[in-house]
Amino acid sequence: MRKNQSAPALSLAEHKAAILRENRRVTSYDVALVAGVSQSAVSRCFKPGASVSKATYARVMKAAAALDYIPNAAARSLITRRTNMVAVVISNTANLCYPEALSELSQQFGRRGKRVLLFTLQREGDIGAVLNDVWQYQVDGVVAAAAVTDELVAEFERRRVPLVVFNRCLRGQAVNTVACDPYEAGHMLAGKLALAGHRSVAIIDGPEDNIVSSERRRGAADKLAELGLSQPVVVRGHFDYASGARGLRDIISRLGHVPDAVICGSDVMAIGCLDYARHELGLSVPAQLSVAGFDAVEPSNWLSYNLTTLRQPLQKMAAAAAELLDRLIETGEGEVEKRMFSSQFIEGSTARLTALPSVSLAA
Amino acid sequence: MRKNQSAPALSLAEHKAAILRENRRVTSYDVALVAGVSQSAVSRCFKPGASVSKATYARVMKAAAALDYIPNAAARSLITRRTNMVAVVISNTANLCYPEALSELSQQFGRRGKRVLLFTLQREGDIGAVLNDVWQYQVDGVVAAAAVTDELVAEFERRRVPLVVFNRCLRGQAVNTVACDPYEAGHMLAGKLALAGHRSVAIIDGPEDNIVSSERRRGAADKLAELGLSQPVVVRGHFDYASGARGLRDIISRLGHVPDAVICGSDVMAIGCLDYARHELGLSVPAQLSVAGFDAVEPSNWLSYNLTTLRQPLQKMAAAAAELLDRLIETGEGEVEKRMFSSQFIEGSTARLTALPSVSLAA
DNA sequence: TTGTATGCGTTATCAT
DNA sequence: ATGATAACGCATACAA
Repeated sequence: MRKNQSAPALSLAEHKAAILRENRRVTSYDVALVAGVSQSAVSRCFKPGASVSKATYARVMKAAAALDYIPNAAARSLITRRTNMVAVVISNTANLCYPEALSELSQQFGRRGKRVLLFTLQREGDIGAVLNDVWQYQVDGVVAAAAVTDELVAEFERRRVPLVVFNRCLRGQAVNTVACDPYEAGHMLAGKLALAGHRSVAIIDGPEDNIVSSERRRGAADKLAELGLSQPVVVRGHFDYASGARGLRDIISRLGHVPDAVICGSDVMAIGCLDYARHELGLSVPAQLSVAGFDAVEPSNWLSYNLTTLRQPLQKMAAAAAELLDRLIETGEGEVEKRMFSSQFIEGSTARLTALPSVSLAA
Repeated sequence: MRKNQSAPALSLAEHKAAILRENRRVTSYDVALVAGVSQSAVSRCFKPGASVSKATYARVMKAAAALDYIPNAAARSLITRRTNMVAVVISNTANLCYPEALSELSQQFGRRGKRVLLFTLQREGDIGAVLNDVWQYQVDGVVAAAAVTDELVAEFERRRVPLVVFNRCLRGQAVNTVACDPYEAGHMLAGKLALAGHRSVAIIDGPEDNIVSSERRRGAADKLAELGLSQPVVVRGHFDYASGARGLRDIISRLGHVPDAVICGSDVMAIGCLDYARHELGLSVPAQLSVAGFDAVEPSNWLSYNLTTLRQPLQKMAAAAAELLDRLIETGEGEVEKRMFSSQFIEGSTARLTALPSVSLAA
């Protein structure tokens, strides 16, 4: 099988020279030759918990070190059917939480001996296209921080690739999920604002294809409806700072006046809205206008903002996603599991949360 | 070689059932069997620019689609010696630029048919440890956004793995580099501040092991020395918001008074410093204190800050890094190349940049 | 415990 | 243009 087995008693130096000359990689055969054992013995030495004698182990390791041998994960995966790679599919416009989530996922998987293969999306709708790449790489599992259609879920099942959908809860969809309920968050926030007497509430929504922001909007709108209040004006944003300013401008032009409160689909938009209100319109926040966001990204608690917002327990969520996917991979999955987290309300100081004396709470 | 070649005339449905039953993956052999061609023909159909007749191509593709066949990248890489994966090693504390750079790198490599395998570091010093993992995965190349010692550079050469060091320029080190000169940036910033008459200048440095911030500090300190000004007070920070506030506090306690200007090793620290000065100390910026940072991260140009800072052309840098690494991979490297970018000064409004009438410029 | 032999799924070489 | 066959580097069943 191997031509250079014709030289079984090569010295270490000769051997290294030969490898270099033939421009080969260092393989377990090379190590075996130098150590004077069989290739399978070498293989066993690199498999934790295999049965090898102390003596051979030592000789193999010495030879391996001398040759700079490292097992080839590609070859290994061919036979073990494990690549120890996990795909993370994420849209970079998602918003500021994206880096934090990604970093945490990377850490968590690292602890479990798996590495993250990154697939970034320009728009969430592109997910179908990148999945064709995902299959090729034979990843052990996928964390998708993007909306996954039912057809795509079916494809994951056909291919037997474990999937965890991150923070993109499609109600009623039978797929493993880790998420922070956006509907509930919107509902809660609208409730707090309504309770404080805000009547003219407007919403800056996120991108069209983003289910997180649209669920937040739905939750807020539903809560207002439940309370018998009028439906909010909704304008579209794109999760960025500029969208916050433009959103507020659009709202005012639609209403003809400044609203009581603006609910923004993300903190960055809330900050944009806030800055525009304060610095461009000269409004006093929260006296003349309440502004609130979602996510509790880092800048939201900077002294200049101290934003009223809802914190997603991103670290816990990432840990849960990693743990869940890891289990699916190791045990060959079982029931569909959904781990829902709740947002934590951060009071901040950009929204008035108590009723004004002069305002009657009865709608 | 294959047992189930004993049934050469299987129908499609039978075939799919057999694969499922035997719990095998769909391979090019399966497609060949269904399409009625040889396995090599199938392989060629998936290699762009191979010589296949229209007719066989069509039959193969039809069979492949029917079987949900996707080539196995691990098996392919075994023989082509290409994984089409690139490792990106990055420390997550690096600062806010990290997500932007990572996202851009991912996009750039994606366009070149390569995917990013992510290796995150807790501290930059951990790079040696993760590299042992990197070798296993047989990545085609590495982008390291961390300081790489000479020994590690040597190991890259021994293993013939192309390396591009990103934004971590070790002077005189013979390694491919894409970076924005931090020394020059510090030098420039200190010059501008000195020109405006700032005399008591302090610096909030970055983490101990971060060469970017220390070079910025060196550049600034050297410039002050060149101008015959007294050396700056230097305190340590960790690139985070809290470090900015703590840094300013430390500076004031060391000096016994508020300095004329604070140069912060990163924008986030500058923002922390700024907020602390304005909101906690009640200082007027830039009238009583000038604050400047580096990087021009997104929040730096928010209306509440409008920070005086230096922009790194991160997108161009990421594009350059991807292009350089790609070339090293494709052509089997050549000369060591260093692509240095310059920072662009962003005037902002947090530093006074013109001399006060009452201050003499002669030191 | 150790070695032999085989297969993982592909690409590449060489005839035809 | 197509098909047979030999690698690629490793893990594993089995025999010893």
